[in-house]
Amino acid sequence: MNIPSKYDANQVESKWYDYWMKHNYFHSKPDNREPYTIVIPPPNVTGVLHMGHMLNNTIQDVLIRRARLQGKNACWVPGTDHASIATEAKVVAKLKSEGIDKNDLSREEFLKHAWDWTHEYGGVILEQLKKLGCSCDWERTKFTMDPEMSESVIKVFVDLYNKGLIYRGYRMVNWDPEAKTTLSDEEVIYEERQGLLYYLSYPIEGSDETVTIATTRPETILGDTAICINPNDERYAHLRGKKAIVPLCNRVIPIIEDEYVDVEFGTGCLKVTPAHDENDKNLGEKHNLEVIDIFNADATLNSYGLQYEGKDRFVTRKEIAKELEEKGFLVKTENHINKVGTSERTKAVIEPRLSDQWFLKMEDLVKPAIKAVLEDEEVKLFPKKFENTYRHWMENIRDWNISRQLLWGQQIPAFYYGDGKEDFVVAETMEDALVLAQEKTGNAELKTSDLTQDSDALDTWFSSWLWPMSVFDGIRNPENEEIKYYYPTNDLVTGPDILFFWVARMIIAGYEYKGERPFENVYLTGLVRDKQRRKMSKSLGNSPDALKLIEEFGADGVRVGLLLSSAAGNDLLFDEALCQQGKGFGNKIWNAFRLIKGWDVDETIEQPESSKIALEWFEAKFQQTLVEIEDHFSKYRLSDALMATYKLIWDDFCSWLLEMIKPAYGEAIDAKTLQGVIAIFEDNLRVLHPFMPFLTEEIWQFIADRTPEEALIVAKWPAQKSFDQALISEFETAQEVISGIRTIRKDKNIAFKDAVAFSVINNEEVKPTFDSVIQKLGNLEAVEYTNEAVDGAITFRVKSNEYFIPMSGAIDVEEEMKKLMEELNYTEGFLKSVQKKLANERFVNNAPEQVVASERKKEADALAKIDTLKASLSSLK
RNA sequence: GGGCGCUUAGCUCAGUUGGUUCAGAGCACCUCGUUUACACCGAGGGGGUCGGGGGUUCGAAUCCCUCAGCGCCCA
Repeated sequence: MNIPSKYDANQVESKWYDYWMKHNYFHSKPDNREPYTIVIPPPNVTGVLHMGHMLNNTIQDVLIRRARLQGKNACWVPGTDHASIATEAKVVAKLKSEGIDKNDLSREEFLKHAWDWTHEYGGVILEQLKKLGCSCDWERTKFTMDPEMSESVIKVFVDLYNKGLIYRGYRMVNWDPEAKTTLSDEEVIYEERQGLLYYLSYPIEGSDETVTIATTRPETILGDTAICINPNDERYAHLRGKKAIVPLCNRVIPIIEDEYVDVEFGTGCLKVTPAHDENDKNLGEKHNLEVIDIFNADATLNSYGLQYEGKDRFVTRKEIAKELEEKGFLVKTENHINKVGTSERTKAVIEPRLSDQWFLKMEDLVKPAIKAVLEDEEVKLFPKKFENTYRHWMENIRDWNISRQLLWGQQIPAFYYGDGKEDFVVAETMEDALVLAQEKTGNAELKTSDLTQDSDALDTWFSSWLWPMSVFDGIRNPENEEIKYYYPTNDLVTGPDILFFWVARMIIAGYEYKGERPFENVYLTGLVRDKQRRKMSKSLGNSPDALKLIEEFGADGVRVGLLLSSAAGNDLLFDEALCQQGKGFGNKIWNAFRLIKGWDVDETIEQPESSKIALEWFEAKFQQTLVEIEDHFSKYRLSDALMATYKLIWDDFCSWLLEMIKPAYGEAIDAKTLQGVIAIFEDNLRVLHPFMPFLTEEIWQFIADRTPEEALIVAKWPAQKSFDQALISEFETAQEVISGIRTIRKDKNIAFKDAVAFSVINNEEVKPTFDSVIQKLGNLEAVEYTNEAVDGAITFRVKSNEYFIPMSGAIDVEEEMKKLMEELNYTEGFLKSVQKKLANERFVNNAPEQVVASERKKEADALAKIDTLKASLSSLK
């Protein structure tokens, strides 16, 4: 078999992905094995793969591949969500570029365009995930607008309505004037903006007096219906019971009193605009004020806007300020920083607006979800610190505005039969609605043509909160085999930015509809940032092209690069150098493989002692590391699990084991050692496979001819066995000895090919287990044991053992003595500190026995070492 | 304004209930090396009074208080 000297990631990766697909390893169906299930956080259909997706999905693939190796029935369900606002915005923009206005289209026509767009671009991101190596069960790919998914959503809406949990309310909502829809509170991002505080004076009716208020939004004076003062504020006591006149529109409004007014802010006197501010609305209701809405849906002014009718709110702000100034109503302006709500999707400044919307009552629904996470730990968050954030949100939850004034999404199944606010029924179909409407009205003559369906669509999250159930058809068919087998799912991997949007709501829905948690563990990844700590985003242009990265470093390299520095829950400062490190690691393994494959076997050679003990040592080391890896995985510390694997392979396997068993140049290896090292290599590949699936499969298949059933992707995770701890610590001593030899060789410029004599005074009574290894790696003539210092030798010490390498030339006695004195000083200082501790009665009496014993051991070791050093010194004199 | 969290080597971070192996890892850095798997390499090395101050304790990176700086969520 010919092994290429260079590893070509791109060619290898597409080859094995095709092979895996061809043999359907990713597909899962219920059987007798233990299920292991992950549902993907569905990316937007509008999305393209970015660094966050790469990190997120790499983690999921690591988990799912590991579960598959562990013999579980691994099922990773992929899919996308319809992202109503984002997609609708894209489609509207595309239509506009083609000269089509959305408003000229019927609902059906628009939806056709949206579906066309989805079919064309919606699958892009899933195809990109394949390049990353994601082993999703593609046969199960779901989309939140698939007919059966939509049906589940509608079914849930009707059910919640019938339970009295969904209601229609006239409320102040977050209005996105660009998308012309409401947003939930979670979709509003508050930003600090530099603005102005305008001081305006309002004439008092029937007098020459004026009253000055401060506002950030002068254009809204046209919607003012009161002035409010604090009843405790003596400055304004004389205004009680009077009326003020709104500038420009000359409306006469009452002056009301309420303690809500902050006497410290502005002038301590507030204008009240109930239609355009949440707090003003509350004041208005309390004081029975008129509500005047001055805006159109796109935030231009309506007929209340006088000559500003049809103009945008921000244009009007400037112009009205000028008019107020000209007419003497503007007293002054001050710079003022205020928090402005903006739309997560369109970035438009949110306009508080009163309108009819659909709400979901959250108060009772959240109770099981709070209990599950914070009391019973049925659902565990990793890292745990997010429980605080979760608690805070859940305990202060507000009703969820689930309606959106959009076409793209599930249309709200409410059917109106009259003009009254309550003249509607809620049903899954028009037919059912008709029956209900006939019952409700008592009018048997009512026809479907008399019914009009609510024009709003549902919030996208109202689809995706059902995701872990609906992908298995668990809403429509709660008793079907798949939902019973796969639900609850095991792990969920997502970003903390959607903890409320999605994770919390899935937990809520899970308990409401299955009476069970939707998943056991939630692993919250960090955000991917650039080196300057900026969040990676399209608008900043600081996000590298994901596919180009894969092309350059290979998917394996990128996966390793992403995981190496992404401690659970910590933000990841992305640097391409990390991918380079990942690629370098792959190269290292590839070359280790080439080395082994390049050896000729000679069946007649006996296995050298050094090789035998080396293999035994590595097996112990492997087992020790396996325990460590398992522990990291159990805590979702994937970067630590990877690092442990990395060091096992690079340091222990490549740097130590291979050097120990490597035959001399041009010589063959014995069969037993080769067989042993290949078995070890295979175990390494098994534990590395979840992280670097392509490279490991490639080497695995090169090692031997494998049937499809024997592919690495479906191999067995190594079993844990007991191991010899003593062997590991004995080798650690051997490593120190070898390191000592290397240092001296380097210091004295002794070429490695020249064998040297070597002897030891074995005060520590170290076992000779690794002598053959020390001899080989140090290129020693032999390891000699002696009781007396060797004359004319360079020395070094490990604990109280003293090692000698005789030098033919002159030894620099002074230099040797200086080195010894330094070691002696250090050791004596150390001894002093230990003895001081042991002389402290309170320490000896209070500290645990174990700790005191260890201090005594340190003392004994130090004393022994000091003896050795002193003996060496006197022998030099 | 309310809540949560962070501050450990040049960088990114580990450090579980205070005490064996507690001051660590990876990268970066410095020195040396064309040893025949790999320079995407090897061998060796330097580097931190654990943000400042105070306290509890025989003992503090770890617990408490306080100050400073930073971040996130919510209003």
